[in-house]
Amino acid sequence: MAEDVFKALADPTRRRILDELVERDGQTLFEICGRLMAKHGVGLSRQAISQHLAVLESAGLVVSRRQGRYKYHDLNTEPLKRIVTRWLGPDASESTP
Amino acid sequence: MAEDVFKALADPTRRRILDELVERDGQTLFEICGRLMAKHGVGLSRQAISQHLAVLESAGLVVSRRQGRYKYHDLNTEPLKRIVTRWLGPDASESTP
DNA sequence: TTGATAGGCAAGTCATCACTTGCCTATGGT
DNA sequence: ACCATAGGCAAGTGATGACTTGCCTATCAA
Repeated sequence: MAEDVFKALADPTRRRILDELVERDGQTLFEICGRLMAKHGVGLSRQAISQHLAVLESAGLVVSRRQGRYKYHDLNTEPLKRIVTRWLGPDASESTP
Repeated sequence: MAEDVFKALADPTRRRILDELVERDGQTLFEICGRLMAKHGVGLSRQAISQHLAVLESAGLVVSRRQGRYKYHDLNTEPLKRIVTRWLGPDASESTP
């Protein structure tokens, strides 16, 4: 849903998480926590970040793959491309290959 | 602020208002109320819409010009273009003239 | 000048959301 | 088998946000 995408993007911490994943894909929850704390001064609990990741995932902005006891998180920009065309027109989401 | 833009876009009614303005620029508050009601079945009070317009305006997504007792609202897509480049890259907001 | 139209201000309600705390499960190393 | 690591579940709290109601101001037409 586009609804979920907009709600997911409404929170600053979630946008920070997307920033983190754009810079380095496939991070675990603990890695994301560490980097948010170190680079952005975000002092939230592990659960807070976990819940944010859940919101991002159910919006389709993040895809996760489980491997052993680790869960890796990857960014998915497809939903982003779709929502912008709503007011900017179809040219607004093309990426030059 | 990008912060305000994302928060402004988080509400479904506000997105509907943008839809309305993209279709017909320069509407008054009462016009917007009427069209939201007629076309989208939005049954909100005048104040509710007025407050939404205030949010959109302080996010820079809507610009208003007063003329006599009327206040006309125009869409401004510039803030939209800026926020998308954050995760999609600079090509994502170009419009073909 | 009176009345109708277009809009604004302010307080109050109710729901949603972000975040925490405490406990539980599962995988891997030694 | 044990313990540390990686993550999940659920209830509770506090704050933010959407919406309403009531009243007030300003512009225009008769």
